[in-house]
Formats: sequence, structure tokens, C-alpha cells
Amino acid sequence: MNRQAQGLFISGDWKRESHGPLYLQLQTHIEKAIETGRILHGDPLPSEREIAAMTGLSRVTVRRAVQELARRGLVVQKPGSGTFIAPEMQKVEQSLSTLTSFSEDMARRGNSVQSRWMEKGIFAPSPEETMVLGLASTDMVARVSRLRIADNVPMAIERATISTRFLPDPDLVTDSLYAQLDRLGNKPVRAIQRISAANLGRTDADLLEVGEGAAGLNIVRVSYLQSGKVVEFTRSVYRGDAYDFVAELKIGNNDDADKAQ
Amino acid sequence: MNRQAQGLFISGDWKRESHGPLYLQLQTHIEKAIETGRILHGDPLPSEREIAAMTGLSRVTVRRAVQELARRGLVVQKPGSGTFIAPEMQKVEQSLSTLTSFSEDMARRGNSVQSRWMEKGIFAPSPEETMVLGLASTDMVARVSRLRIADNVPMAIERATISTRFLPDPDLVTDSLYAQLDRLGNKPVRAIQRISAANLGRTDADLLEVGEGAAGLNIVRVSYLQSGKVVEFTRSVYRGDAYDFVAELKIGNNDDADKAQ
DNA sequence: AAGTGGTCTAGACCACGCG
DNA sequence: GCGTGGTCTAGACCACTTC
Repeated sequence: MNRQAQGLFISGDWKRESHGPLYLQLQTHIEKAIETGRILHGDPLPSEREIAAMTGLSRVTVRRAVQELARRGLVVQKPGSGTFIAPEMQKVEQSLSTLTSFSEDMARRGNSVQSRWMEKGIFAPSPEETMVLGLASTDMVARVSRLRIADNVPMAIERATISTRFLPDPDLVTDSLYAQLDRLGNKPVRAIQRISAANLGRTDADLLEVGEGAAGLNIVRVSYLQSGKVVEFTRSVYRGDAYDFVAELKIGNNDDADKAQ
Repeated sequence: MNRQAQGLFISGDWKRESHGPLYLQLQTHIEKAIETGRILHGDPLPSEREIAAMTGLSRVTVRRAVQELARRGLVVQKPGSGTFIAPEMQKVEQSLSTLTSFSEDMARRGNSVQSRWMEKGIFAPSPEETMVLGLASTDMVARVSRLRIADNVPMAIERATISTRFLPDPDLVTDSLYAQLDRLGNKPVRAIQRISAANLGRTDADLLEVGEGAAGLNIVRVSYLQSGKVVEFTRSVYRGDAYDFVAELKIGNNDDADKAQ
């Protein structure tokens, strides 16, 4: 077992630094130990049973504290192995005013990019897809879903749907979806994007390697051609701890600003 | 107790519709009951002890399922009273390309708006505030924090900091912060906004009346005067289930996207 | 006073990783 | 095979709301 984590709970004063339920006191105690660098990123935490013994709490209570930290991403629990302090994660910034691709974002940061294909093919559209893409009843759609990975860390899940009229053969999409659309002369020129937050479900959390219930950014994007037709309908889920969306806002109706300029 | 929820767990087949851990099976079972309208919004769920008795599970296991639903906001737990299906929540849209105020957003939807003041006064700046606002070492800041409420539902927490050079008397801020800044000739003309998702901590979750760990949108906004000086530094936390940010994107540099990997 | 959710315990079995 | 996290149980006390 690791030595530095040993002294964390023996002192007996870990209780007094907080108040309220025991599991919360323990939780904030561990949290502070991580923040102050008393335990280093990547290091293992003592096992739940050990912490229980050291603190005099039951394992259930210890577990509750650790689980909450895991849900927040400060800590990673590995069955059969142990619990480890999560590696530090610097947020990626993405502009909200220009349409950039994932590959672009990452390349700018000098990170290695990988994609794991999850689905790529022609399908019958769902009712939602039919509506959003404005399809005729006989139209089919191409779906390309992939897990986006940067430096071996899964960052986002992308689920794109395109009418086969604009993308007849999804297998030709190898790297950038936009690159392929461009080759076909169907590159979008504008898009509407909706951003909201939600707790990740089991499936998505597992893919992104975070705890179930961790916060994620849901992004729904609809892209338009110059002609105004809808090309692409993409639902993405980003890790909340890995992404930061940046937008520049301008004042709506402001007479003073106009005059001053 | 309510009658319609009675039959939910007696059948004995609630287990077979799912697989995996019992608490997950129960969780998805209740979830479906809500989705399909088998239990109505606002109705009470049977008590944890009752569900335990009906399903043959222990209360701990039942509790785990219910708690997860509470964290997701599908259900509200009221100590001493019971657990209730949460009222349906329609999302509010907010544009990301124009700077609008909360009051504006809500007024457009025809909702009643309230604010609960949490902090309003002059303070010594934190290191972060000093840096972001570009303060001299002797400068003081005005802080105005409030809980934003629409139709009696808490929607967001707003914590704004302004240098006293631009807002000498925060007590004069009654409704819109921007309105007051405008009166003083210090209305911002542009802003940079960062959006990310995170699980809500105890304090914020309590204020927003959602479960601890529910997903929230963190928004940090820095507003600029025409002169380029920083006026305002605001950190807001929005309920993930209540807000939807909308952005319109334009294609930046087309060629870069193709080349980027 | 009775019932509710909130917390906590002690003990158990499982599947899995690792040496 | 041993230790880990993952799940589950039965029973307990508390603070609170409701009647």
C-alpha cells in the first residue's frame, strides 16, 4: 500500500474540520487532501476497508464518500484493483461562434487524436431524424457514431445523422465528416447548436470512462447548407470535466454602443 | 396513500423487464412508470419502506434507486413528508450570441420573475477577482449575488463582481444589473462566456432545489466596456434540466477544417 | 403519535484483477 | 488465493412533517 496516504486518517482530527453527516466530513477531508497535494494524482487511495478501519466508520459510509468523489471525477474506482486519484484534467476550450471540428480543436492543442467507430452505415430514419432533417418517407439516412479520444482519454461521443442524399456512402468518412461532405459539395455553412447539461446515463458514462451520473454536456447541432437545407443532425455528449465552451456575446439593441463606434 | 402507485410493484414481473443490479432494475422500472404516465407528475411515490415491503428488497436498495432518480431530478424527496414525482420542466432557451438578461429571457416567455438576494455589498476582492478585473491592490469590489426564480422554481444562481470604480453603490441595483450599469454609463458592449457542466455541490444544489450531484451548467462571464476594460465578472450556475443554450455557428476558415485531423 | 426521509452500522456474498 | 470494489441485507436512531 502507498505510504503517503497512511497518515490521512489516523490523526483523529479529520472529523473536526467539517460538520454535518460523517460521509460528508470524510468526503471533504479526502477532497482537501487531493487539492492540497497531500495525495498525488495517480496514487491509490487506501482500500475502502482500510479507511473504514482507520476512521472507525462502517464501510458503507466510507463507500458513500468515495463514490461521490468518483461521480465528480476526482477519483477513479477500479473493481478488483483499487481506487485511484484521477489524473489532472485541463479543460479544452471550444469556440461557440465558429464551427470547428473535434480534430481541429485537438490539433490546435497539439494532442493526439483517435476515434473509435461505434456505428457507420445506412439506416431507416427515426421519427426525430425524419422531422429534423426534413426527409421524405422513403429517404434513408447515414449514421456515423464515434467515440472521440484525445491522448487516450475519451472526450466525447458523437452521433451524426445525414440524409443519404448528401452522404450516400458513410464508409468514405474516415477522419473528418465535414471534409467528406465538402468533397461531395455539401459542406454546411451555418449551424444551430443547443447546449445543456445532464447527468450521464450508464452507457455514455461507461464510454467516457466516468462514473454514472457525472455531469455531461449535451450538444445537439443542426447544420445547414447555403441553400438553407438541413444537412446534418448531430447529438454529442461531452465530458463535463474536459470541455469548456467559449462564446463571445454582443449587446443586442444598444444605441450608445453604435454611436460610440 | 395514493392508489395508482399501489399496483406498481405487486405484480412480481417488475424484475424481468431489466437486468443487472436490483437497484438499477427498480430504478428503470420507476423511470418507465413516470415516462409512460403510470404515475402522474406531482403524485407521491409509495414510501421507501412500502416499496421495500412490496418488492422484497431492503430499504437500502430501494433508497439507492430512488436517490438516483432524485439526483436526476425525476423525483423530489421531502424529509418527513414523502417522495414525489417532479413536475414536468420545459427548458428555457437562451441565445449565446446576444447578451440578454435573465429578466429579459423570462419576460419573453411570459413568466413571473423573482430574485432572492444572497449578498450585496462592498468587499475586498479575492485573488481571482483581482486578476480577472485587472484591479489595483487597493481597489474594492461590489458583489451582488442572487438566486433567480421563475414561476416559483429556482433556475439559477448568479454571483457578479464589479469594481467599485464602475459600481460604487451596489445597493442601487434593484432589478437588472445591466440597467444600473447603463445609468452610470458603464454598460458592457461585449462579453466572453465560458460554459461547462459539473455536478452540483451541496450548497448550490440546495439553493436550486435539486439533488446533490445533479448536473448543472457553470457559466463564467467577463464583460467589457467599449474601451476594452473589464466591467463585470459573473459566475452563474444554471439548473441543467431547466436551461438550454442556443448558439448559431458560422463556418470559420473552410480549408483548415479539411486539413485538420 | 405515527410516518417519512436521512444517516449509519455490521456483516455477507459476488466478480474481478493481480501476483 | 487474496484483496479489491460492487451489491445487498436487516435493523437502528434521528429530525422532521403531518395529523
